[in-house]
Amino acid sequence: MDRLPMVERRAQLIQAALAVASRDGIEAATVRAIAAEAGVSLGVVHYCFEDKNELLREVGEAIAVQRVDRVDLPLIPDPDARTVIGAALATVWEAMRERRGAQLLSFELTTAALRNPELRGVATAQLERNLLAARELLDEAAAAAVVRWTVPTTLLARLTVATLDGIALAWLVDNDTPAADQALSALTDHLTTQTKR
Amino acid sequence: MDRLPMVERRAQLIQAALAVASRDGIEAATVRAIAAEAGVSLGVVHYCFEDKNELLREVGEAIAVQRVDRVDLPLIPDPDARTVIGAALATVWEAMRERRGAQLLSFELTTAALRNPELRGVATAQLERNLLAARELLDEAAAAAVVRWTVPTTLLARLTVATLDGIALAWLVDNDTPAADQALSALTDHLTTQTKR
DNA sequence: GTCTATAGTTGGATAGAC
DNA sequence: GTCTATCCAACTATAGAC
Repeated sequence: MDRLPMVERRAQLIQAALAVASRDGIEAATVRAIAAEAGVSLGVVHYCFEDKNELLREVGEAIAVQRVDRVDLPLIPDPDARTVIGAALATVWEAMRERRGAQLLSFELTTAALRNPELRGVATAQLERNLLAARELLDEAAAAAVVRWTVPTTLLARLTVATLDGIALAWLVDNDTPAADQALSALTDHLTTQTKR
Repeated sequence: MDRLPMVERRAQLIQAALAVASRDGIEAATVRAIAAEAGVSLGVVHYCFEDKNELLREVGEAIAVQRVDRVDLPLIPDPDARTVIGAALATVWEAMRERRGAQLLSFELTTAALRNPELRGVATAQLERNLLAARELLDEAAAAAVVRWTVPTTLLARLTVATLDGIALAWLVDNDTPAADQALSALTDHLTTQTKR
């Protein structure tokens, strides 16, 4: 682990920061804790990053990349619209539910970014990325089900992202998975009504 | 301002905490900053509250109370379901949009509570309160429009709360009010389809 | 009841030895 | 490039004078 080129050292530290922040919260992700997690000394972090904000910006990047990597739409034999849309949403939701800590961290990063001008870009980049991913997913779903959307997908994408976020937040609070699934099902129903042949 | 009975002193400090946290974020709401905001010395805060967590718990209460007070459903002459539901949601949304800082603080409190066992109750209480308020609002709306819901209101309430939260979060990030209004309109549409005479 | 003073941590950041 | 040592600011919390 010694004498790494800075690029690799940075990557290592970003992963360490992501790990500790997901596990213990953004407040616990101090430079000290991150250095300890990575097994390097305190000074190394300051050597590799301008300051803590730069490191947090990279964490924002990392968490987004980690999520984007793949929304493989499951192949379905007899594709009616509701089934396809439901499967698409279920895939995304499962990915969100799978990593509780990372999901919570995502919310923490957003609120932190909304208060700290130096992190502002993290929040906007995250939202834009999510909106784009949702739009692509909706397009793919419509293509797979051989239907078209009756309203602009940018609008539907925002509704989808917002509802998924809200469902996730409530789920983080009360852990009521059945209720979350039902709410998701309601979103599926609504989206289905926004299609035509 | 001198020699207040403790009950009033506590109320004053809670309001000060709410003010500084709404304005500058939960991280900036240190005991020092709160004392300064209230114009009292540092020791007074520790004299009135067990510790910072107790004060934050009270802030959670205060922000909830501040929101619950009044969801006056506007009276509408010729009540069809969509109009009534839309008006109800618009009222709530307007209240959320009105106080940006408090809305953001609400998210910050939730994430903080999800990481800190001593604050856990703040998140659950907030969610329960919101779900209950949504349920009551939905019931009132149905009564006003002389319709009935075709699915349990507890489910619709969760969907409503989740979607509103998600819309608010996205709006805090990109400030796109028209997009938020459109998403809200989509929620109205969906809820309307869940009614019958 | 209130204030000053201070204890005791913990944070980000840097200097200088190696 | 890395580590130790250290600075300095800010935090929560308490003790003790008034």
